[in-house]
Amino acid sequence: MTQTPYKCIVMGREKCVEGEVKAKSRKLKKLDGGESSGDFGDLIKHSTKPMKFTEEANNEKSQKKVKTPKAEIQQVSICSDALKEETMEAFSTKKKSLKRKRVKDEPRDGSSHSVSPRLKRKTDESEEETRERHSKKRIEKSIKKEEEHHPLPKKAKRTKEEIEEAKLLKIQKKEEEEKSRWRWWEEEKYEDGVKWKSLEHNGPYFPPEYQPLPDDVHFYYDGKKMKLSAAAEEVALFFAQMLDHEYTTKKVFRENFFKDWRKEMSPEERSVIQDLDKCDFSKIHAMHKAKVEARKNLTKEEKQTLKEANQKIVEEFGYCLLDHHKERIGNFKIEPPGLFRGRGEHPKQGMLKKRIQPEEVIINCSKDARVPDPPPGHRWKEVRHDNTVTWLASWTENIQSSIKYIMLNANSKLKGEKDWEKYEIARKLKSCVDDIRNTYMRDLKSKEMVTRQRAVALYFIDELALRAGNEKEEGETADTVGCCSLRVEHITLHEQLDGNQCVVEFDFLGKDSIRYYNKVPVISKVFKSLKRFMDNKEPGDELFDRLNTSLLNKHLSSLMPGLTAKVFRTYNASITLQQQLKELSNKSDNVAEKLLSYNRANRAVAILCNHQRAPPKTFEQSMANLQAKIDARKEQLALAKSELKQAKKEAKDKGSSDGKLQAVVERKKAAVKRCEEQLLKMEVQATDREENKQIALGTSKLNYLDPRISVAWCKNMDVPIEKIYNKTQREKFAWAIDMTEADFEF
DNA sequence: AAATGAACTTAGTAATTCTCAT
DNA sequence: ATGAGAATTACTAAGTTCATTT
Repeated sequence: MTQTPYKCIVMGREKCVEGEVKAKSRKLKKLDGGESSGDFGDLIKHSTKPMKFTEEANNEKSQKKVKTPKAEIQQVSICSDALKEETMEAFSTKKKSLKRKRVKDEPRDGSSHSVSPRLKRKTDESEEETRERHSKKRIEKSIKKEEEHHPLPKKAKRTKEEIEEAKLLKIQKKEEEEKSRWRWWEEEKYEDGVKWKSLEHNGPYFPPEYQPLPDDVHFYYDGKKMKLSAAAEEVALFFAQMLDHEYTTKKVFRENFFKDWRKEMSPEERSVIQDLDKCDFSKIHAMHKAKVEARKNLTKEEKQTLKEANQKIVEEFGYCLLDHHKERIGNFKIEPPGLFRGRGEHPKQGMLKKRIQPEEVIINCSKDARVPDPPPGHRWKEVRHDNTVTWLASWTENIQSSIKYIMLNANSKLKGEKDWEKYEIARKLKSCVDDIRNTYMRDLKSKEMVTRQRAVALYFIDELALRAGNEKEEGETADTVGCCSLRVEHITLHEQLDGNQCVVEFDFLGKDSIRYYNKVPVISKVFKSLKRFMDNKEPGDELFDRLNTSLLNKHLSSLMPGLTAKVFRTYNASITLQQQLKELSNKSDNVAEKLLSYNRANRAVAILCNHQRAPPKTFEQSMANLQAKIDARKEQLALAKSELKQAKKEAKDKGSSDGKLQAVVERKKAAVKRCEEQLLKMEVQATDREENKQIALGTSKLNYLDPRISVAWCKNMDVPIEKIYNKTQREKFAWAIDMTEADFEF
């Protein structure tokens, strides 16, 4: 079955308007439930984990590299030439000499507890050395090349030296980073379930204590000034700060807030404050706004000071040592208290999210590591040493009583390896997707209702990239659905629509209450089945009443180890990108056009996955601005053209041998060409932006597209990787950038 | 076999920082 | 130098999945 997965998703799609799709009589109870518990659990475990990247007959180069014994790699010292090349033409198509270059930065050195309490940057010692080692000459050369890449239209306000110096520093830093990067993808994997052997960190960072309001700022109740207790005042401030936000106008939000606020009040306050409408937060609100404004108007120096203070916190709490490598922590701050901001029609919006105390926090680190100090006067809830999980600290949040975790940054080994594994599973699906499609096509005809429902659900998941759709507890969260939890009210069947047969119209709120609206022609088998499923059901009844995600996933994992519903999203996203890139991009295009093609391919995926965004507030304006610039450039072009014509004419009249006039012609020609190029670039940009109005590319780029596809494309197309991935993204995908050759195929 | 718990990925928005034209 | 607008980063909510408990 050939598939262009994004094909059907072309019709109207809009950001959901609040309350647009309303739940009616929801009946979460199954009519019947037959979940057979085939025991695939073990099977999966064994077949996916240990062999995951090596078992395949697949002989990607990238995979071979995984097996490279690390000892070999680590011994070789830095060759500064190789290093230079790396910095300069990071992503030329030629082979990298890089592999050897690995710096064995920090031997698991015997001084086993060199793991310093403050997690001192382990490369500190070598920094000096490095700086010296890299001769000045070499660096200057680098700069020159750098500039060729990004020609600076510098109107040297500062002295040349200063600029040079800044550049120099930047380059040094870059090299430093490159050098200290942990090339974990070249190492052996750990055995099943083990996530690390050693883990040390300084614990989470706690938000500052509440600072009571200044004496001249007051809260008023029923027109009367009222001094609140600290606890009540803090919560009042949360609300006051949000007064400009739509949230504070919503009934549910206000009610939840008021209820929780009253819990924080003293008995006296509670007896007085009975009605939120009589509360006047305007002075507190004004103070807050003034504060924000004041912060904006700080002098450069003051801002710098703040920044440095912040930096210090990051230094202390933002990193950990994982297997003796310094890794960045993704979210090292305990979430501060505030009012819960659920998305969509969340029944708990406005509730008070409480301040977390150290006594509620569990610390996870290795046995031999220094246990982080709790804030003075406090103790941890628990310290455990569980190396089968990746989190450093956790606590239970009071709104949904779910657990929150402190985990590593996306550029860490732990996250990167998992990401890589995810794409490997998706590629495995590629090799058996035809069989699986045949299977569910066959299952559509099954006698068993469960099987047919499963087949239709799978058809949707595969064709439309719907999410699995777990059941949710009613009243606990916003009413959103995915595939398995679709209700009758979410689809409309059309025998005939816009010249198509058998069209299914979807209209529901998905994750984050983003509306999914789509009209899809389906095969008649699916159409007929859907009709059957809807027989005798109320709009609020479940469409797939015999099915749930666990049943579906159990089935999937029997078809292929490691296969779950979400793998289809990853697979279809990545394969679409690859196809679209092949289709849309031309080697002969210039870089701007190539990038447009890339973005279009990316966009096809974002549309497939329904990744939307609110159109930027300034969208219309900025579009108009760009158009104005284009018009201006057009005029300039016309002028340049006529000048060229004029010059040509003169040259002809005076005899073409006149060297001077000939030179003028050449100059004008060049001007016209330059103008045309700039115009084209802007027009391309305008197209790109317009097409992107309500579509968010970031999510798919970060979570669904195998980075190796993009890296290979860049190499094939001679596009520098920096055009596709920014710094953070390059760090996240370092493994892919490093290991991927031009011939990679997903 | 259903509910609950735990761990981890995916998601959009808000805040902050950067960049470029003026 | 400045300020608008773009780009990036921070934040944390909302999913999926698998394991455990009831």
